[in-house]
Amino acid sequence: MVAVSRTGARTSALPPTLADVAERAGVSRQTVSNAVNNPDLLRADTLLRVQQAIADLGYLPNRAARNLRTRASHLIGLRIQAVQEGTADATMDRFVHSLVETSREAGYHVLLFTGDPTDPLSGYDDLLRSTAVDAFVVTDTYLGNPQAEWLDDRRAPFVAFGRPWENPDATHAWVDVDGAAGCESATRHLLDKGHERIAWIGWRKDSRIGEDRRSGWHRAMREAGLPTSGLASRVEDTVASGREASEVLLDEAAPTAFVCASDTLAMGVLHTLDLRGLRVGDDVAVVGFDDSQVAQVVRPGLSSVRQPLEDVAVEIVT
Amino acid sequence: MVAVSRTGARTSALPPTLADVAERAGVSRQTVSNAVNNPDLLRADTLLRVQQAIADLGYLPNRAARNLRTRASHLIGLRIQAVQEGTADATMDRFVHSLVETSREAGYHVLLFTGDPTDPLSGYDDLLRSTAVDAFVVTDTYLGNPQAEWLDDRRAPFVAFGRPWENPDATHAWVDVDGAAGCESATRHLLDKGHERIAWIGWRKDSRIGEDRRSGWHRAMREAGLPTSGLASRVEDTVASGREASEVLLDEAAPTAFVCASDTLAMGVLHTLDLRGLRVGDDVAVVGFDDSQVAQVVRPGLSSVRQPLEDVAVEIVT
DNA sequence: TGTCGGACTTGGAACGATCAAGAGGTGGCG
DNA sequence: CGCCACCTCTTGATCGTTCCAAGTCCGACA
Repeated sequence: MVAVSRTGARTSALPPTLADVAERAGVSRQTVSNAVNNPDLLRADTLLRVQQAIADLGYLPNRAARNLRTRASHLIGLRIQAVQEGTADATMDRFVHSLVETSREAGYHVLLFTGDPTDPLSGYDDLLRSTAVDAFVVTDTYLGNPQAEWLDDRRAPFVAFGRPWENPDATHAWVDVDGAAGCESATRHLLDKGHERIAWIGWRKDSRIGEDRRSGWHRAMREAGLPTSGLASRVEDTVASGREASEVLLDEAAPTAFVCASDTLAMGVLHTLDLRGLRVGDDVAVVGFDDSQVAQVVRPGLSSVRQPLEDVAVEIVT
Repeated sequence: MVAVSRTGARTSALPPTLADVAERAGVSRQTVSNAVNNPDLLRADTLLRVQQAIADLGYLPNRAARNLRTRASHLIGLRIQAVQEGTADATMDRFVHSLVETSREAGYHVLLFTGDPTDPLSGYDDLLRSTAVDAFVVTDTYLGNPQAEWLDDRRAPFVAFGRPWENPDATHAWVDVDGAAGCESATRHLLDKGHERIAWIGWRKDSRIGEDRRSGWHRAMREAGLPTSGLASRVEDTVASGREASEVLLDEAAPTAFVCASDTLAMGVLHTLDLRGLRVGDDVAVVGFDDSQVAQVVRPGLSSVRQPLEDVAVEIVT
């Protein structure tokens, strides 16, 4: 099932160093270094001459040397999970991408690593002790977040993606999508469009995140003076659950719109509507959560803004 | 839509160095270095003493210093794409994960970077010149692969994930999933189970990959002495296309099984079967490609073995 | 007893960058 | 004219590791 073609390795010429540039420009090493890091310190004509030499030689500072001296790797560690069955996590995908993008703009790169799935701490230690990364972005916080305390103890800078629900006293930096605000704004949007019977399909009550998102829907409805009883359903996060829940809700409460705690559930709703010959958006509006496929097809969608996370990551490191 | 909590940075104690270990063990720096890299050179008792000191202090070699000296970063660069609309690429997800995993076992880490989507070369250059990575894994070869030639010119080690269809003379190392063999084996599997009218839903004729996969189905059918005319359909890679194609095929050729060039198409087939009240697997078998959701639900699925890619990546670097 | 070889250890010099402090020139001001 | 401040640039040291060549120790052998 796999096709392969191999070739031998080849040697390459050494890249130019600071000293090479210095010689070509007729200045000292330090001057070149300043030209790169503190251009203000140089006289205009000298700066120009050095920059020309840099361009001529195609010089770029050697990462390892700079890291050694400055004690900073300009790398951000990100531990990724074992891929779960069939769960192509679009949210994580997008998050990783925008993290990489923003990090790059701030002069950082993202280093991936894995660890024993049963040990939420494994992997972090080695990278930290070998000063391979400057900071971490912790995303695997689905079950508590022992990493936070552990990293805090070691004075390792990090940002968590995900609120410390189980420990409100946590002092570490974190960023999270404000589910309540998101669902509230989505519900408002539907209200503005004239919908009055807006149903909620969310996760079971023991899900903090689910209840948080639900509260947004609930608040918007209450503030609009609309009833919510009979319009909410709490189920497992599967497409089938979403389909079943929406069938029941349609039969018993006849809503004209659905707000769902996830795109998975929304997918189930779409399925139901499809089976009943109802047109999505026209007959019944559907809103998912996470801005993946569904949310993009069906307006209004929720945008899970995550940009700030990277900004914070950068700030922390600074 | 975003909740944030920030904290200030804190200073941390410096990690132990080689010299610290040497002092504690009562030996010189070089001896410690040997204990780590060439244990054979040391007398047994000395080695033990050094190892004890290493353990006591929790010493781990400083990455930057080692990189500087050995001219190797032990990092593998991987350029990731802008996330396409709603396309949670499960294949890429899994690939990245197993790449990270295997790299780790070989003492490497994966560095993510992005680049201008319109310029397939951007991003590579900087990392190369700053000696930030030892090698690349090139995956964005959907439209030709100018990276290969470019990297070759610069003597940069790399492995491509994806065959050089457009340039059979390419000499670089590459790995690819053998689509023909995969589809052939899947088709055989269905034949063994008694199916005789096995349909093909694939991509349009100008897709080299699509035609490659199709040839596998075709070969298996021909070798089984079964007809293929009227059983093949070539469409766009969308769920809707898969649904429509399967409807037409069911009406006109009444197949008992489908082999699809992608899971997206297979998804469409499932949709059709669902609408017609046919049970997947029992009434009609469906096989997707890429081992994502569908393939896992519906047996037999295709497993896209990609393990070898990482092995090759490691070999190249060595 | 002297010396030779092998096993093991040692100090010094890289790697390529930045930091700290000093040197040379220019100008202002008393 | 002399002093000092200022701007600009250079020199030497340093980050933590590995490479290199030389050093020490010990028993063996003549």
